[in-house]
Amino acid sequence: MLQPLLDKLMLRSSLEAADQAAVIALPHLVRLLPARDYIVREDETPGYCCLLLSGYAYQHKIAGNGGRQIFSIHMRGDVVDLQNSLLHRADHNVEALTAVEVALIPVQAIRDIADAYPKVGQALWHDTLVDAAILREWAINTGRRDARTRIAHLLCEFALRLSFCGLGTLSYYELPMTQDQMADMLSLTKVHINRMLRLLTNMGLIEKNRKFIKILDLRNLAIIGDFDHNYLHMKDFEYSKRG
Amino acid sequence: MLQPLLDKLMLRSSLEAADQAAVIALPHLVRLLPARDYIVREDETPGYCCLLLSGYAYQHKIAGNGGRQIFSIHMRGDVVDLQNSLLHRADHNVEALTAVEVALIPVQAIRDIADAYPKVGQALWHDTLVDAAILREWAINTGRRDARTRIAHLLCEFALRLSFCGLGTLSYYELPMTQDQMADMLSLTKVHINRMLRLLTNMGLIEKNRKFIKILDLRNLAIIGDFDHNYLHMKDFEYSKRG
DNA sequence: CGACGATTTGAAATCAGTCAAGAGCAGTGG
DNA sequence: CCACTGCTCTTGACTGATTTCAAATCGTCG
Repeated sequence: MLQPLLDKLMLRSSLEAADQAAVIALPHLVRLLPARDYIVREDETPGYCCLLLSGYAYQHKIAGNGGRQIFSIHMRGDVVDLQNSLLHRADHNVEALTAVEVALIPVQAIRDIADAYPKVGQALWHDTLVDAAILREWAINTGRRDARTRIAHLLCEFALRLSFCGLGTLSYYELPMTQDQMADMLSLTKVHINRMLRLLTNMGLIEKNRKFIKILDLRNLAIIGDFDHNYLHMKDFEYSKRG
Repeated sequence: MLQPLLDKLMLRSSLEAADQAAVIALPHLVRLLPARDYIVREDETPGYCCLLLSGYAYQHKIAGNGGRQIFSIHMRGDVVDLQNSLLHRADHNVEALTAVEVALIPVQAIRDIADAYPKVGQALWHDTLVDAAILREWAINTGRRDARTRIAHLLCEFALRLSFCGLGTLSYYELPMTQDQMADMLSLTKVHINRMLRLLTNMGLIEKNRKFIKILDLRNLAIIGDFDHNYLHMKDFEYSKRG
């Protein structure tokens, strides 16, 4: 059941047989949740970390003025809220973007495996560092890039991340969020998202329907989007190998 | 020499005597750097992590259009670039904000201590989780709050963080950055920072000169700034106890 | 078919950016 | 001790990218 987690960790860290066995043996409960269900709410003290087995989830927070900011999108193999293992109180919400299948792993089990198998602890730590690197890139994206650039950048990021974990290709993948949700990732309004997607379409860079996106010209989309995949820290990834 | 690091870790994690001794015994080189010196550059493969013994440093990245985004400010006891220990290539710059005294700790030594003393590894991991929590708050700050709110929020954050580690009080502290640097933290322009600081001053909330700031009314500044200190995860911190 | 949510489009408003110039301040060297 | 230099701060007038508001259309699902 926990194979997706092990696959994810092995993409970036090398673990020995005993480490791998310990990961697979982690105690957990499997749950199915519909889209829009909250997995963790701000100010809760969650007793588990949430591993995504299928579907998509995202982290977000609501500002005092009602504005919502989405911080991250997670996919198969991601532990959406690894921070619960060491921090007691949730400082943001985690919500199911699509219907999801999750494995709930008790936080104490995470701490125990990190004690007993330091390499596993480091692999998990490594994962949180990559999440932080992506978050930094999102910060510069919303902070210092204009709307068109931001969207192009996000579409490039998804192309690489999804193809990296086998959920699509560099030129075609599922984009399971609404324009309203994209707006809250990029700190824009849904109206402006709509206009900019149209613009990219008219430029011949993408084609999009309600659920899927076709990248017609990734190279130029990356240029438009000021995109350099270094921050994703994808070991051995090569652009050209995947279609 | 490494006492500031141990102090920092002990603020949030509990370590036994052996763990503490191992931290203090970490190999390191001490260096003095003037303000504006780069500590790490994007795309380098740094061989060390940088512990701040005194002074301030910040992480930043330059977008393709020339815009700069600052992601974080670090102070005494912070390991500015703990991610170097596990990720090979730097995805951002680290620069001295003021003159700094740093201890350079080889990345291999960080990995070794995390192997041999899992609790120390977890304490370091914990630290990166708090850094990520702060970064999320900065993301919502720049993404979904207006200029006045953003600045007020930042000033509240500094008041708490600096007083927490003994570098000032809740009502008076050193603010060692220029308005230009503040602009790059908050994704605004220096002109607008200037106007909004004046506004907060005129509202009777703060008083500021070139290097220091006096918070006249933290409670209202926090309201104006949509500020809730939960995300700082400061164990046992109480507002009222510190002046 | 009806209903609801998501997308699309247009027009007007606004917050923050841009450009430009002057004032203040600190360090340097004569 | 003062003049010079460079950087930061300050202010005003104008501009513009994005938001806001509003309404129509599209799609999907019961």
